[in-house]
Amino acid sequence: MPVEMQSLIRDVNELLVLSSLREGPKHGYQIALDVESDSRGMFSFQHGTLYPILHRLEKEGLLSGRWSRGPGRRRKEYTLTARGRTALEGRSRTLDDVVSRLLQVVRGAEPEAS
Amino acid sequence: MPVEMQSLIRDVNELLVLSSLREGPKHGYQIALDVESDSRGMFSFQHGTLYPILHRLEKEGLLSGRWSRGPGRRRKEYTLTARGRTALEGRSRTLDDVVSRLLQVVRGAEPEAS
DNA sequence: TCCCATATATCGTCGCTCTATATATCGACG
DNA sequence: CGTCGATATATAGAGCGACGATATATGGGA
Repeated sequence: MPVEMQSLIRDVNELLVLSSLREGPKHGYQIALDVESDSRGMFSFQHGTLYPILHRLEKEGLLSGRWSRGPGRRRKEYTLTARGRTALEGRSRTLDDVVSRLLQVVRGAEPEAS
Repeated sequence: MPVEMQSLIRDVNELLVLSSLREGPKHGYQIALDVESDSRGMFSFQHGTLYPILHRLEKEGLLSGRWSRGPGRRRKEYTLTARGRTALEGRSRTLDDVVSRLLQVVRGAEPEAS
């Protein structure tokens, strides 16, 4: 229930990656481009931030990555696993809760009922 | 326009303090208690987090703090300055923007118009 | 009187983002 | 052909900021 601020950003970043992959398999660089354009430049991944996240999520089994063998530039294609899809939904709901609670507190509104 | 994740949490924490003081002057410990209860335990300040923020905001002129002289336990009462009130409103709006954009991206919704 | 809650303060650690750097390949342009 | 910029991944190191631990002090209740 309590939110730790230190891991909040981490969670948001992971969510950004996870939700970007909902559209279909992508490689890292493409994720960075898409998140940047989807958010109209509000959010953007530095390479040093993105790739460690990708490795982490793969290690946790939320993504599966495989190197594209075909001709052309070498890239690693990431796909949402079943667990990843479940995590995406769960975390997305969690974010909704956290954000709505945050806005309530910041606005100083009395919470009606929840 | 672009949001730096590293300072997002910092901004959120400062906003939490600022908005808590909108209710009236408070001392640090009271702010911690209020934020915790207002958010129903979702957000809470550790002492090592709160006091540096208070000092920072005071240094920036968004808060003014003065030691209560009266009898009783020594405490430092913080009050929102005019600049602090302005900052609170501005930052609050900024948070709204960031949050709504974030939810849009995470939900994968096409932005209608903005 | 002893302990707990109140109250403020600071230092050190740790986690995480971000910058910088390294490596490599493809396409375009001259 | 040769160079340059975009594509593409990777990692080490810097630096920022939250968090835990610790210190100090006092008021009130058992």
